[in-house]
Amino acid sequence: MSTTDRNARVYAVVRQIPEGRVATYGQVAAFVERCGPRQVGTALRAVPEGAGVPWHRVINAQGEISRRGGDFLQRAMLEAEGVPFDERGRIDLKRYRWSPEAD
DNA sequence: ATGCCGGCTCAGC
DNA sequence: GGCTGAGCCGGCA
Repeated sequence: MSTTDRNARVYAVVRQIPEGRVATYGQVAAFVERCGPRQVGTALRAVPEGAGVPWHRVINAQGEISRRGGDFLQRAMLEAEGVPFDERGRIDLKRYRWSPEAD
């Protein structure tokens, strides 16, 4: 499988995340064969803008934003969608984590 | 081919 | 609940 294919799959999964919901790297990775959490990260790093991929809805298993810099943007976008952060800058995964089943 | 570095995660303390 | 260490799968020099 080429990297482009894998990326495409990752994007396809991420696109399923509805507004106001989030998913973890591991969760997304579980949907893509031969793909670990970090691969999701590297894939998202290369998301083409305007591709309609809500990359900002992907966060780490602790409900925090992993991105190195520019986490401001990600946080702002999530808050704009109605995903609140606590004092520690974390999201309540219990409530906002997206599950494919429930959708 | 090798080795090091990730937008991580999970098991143990 | 937080910190640590090891595992993980690919990307890139």
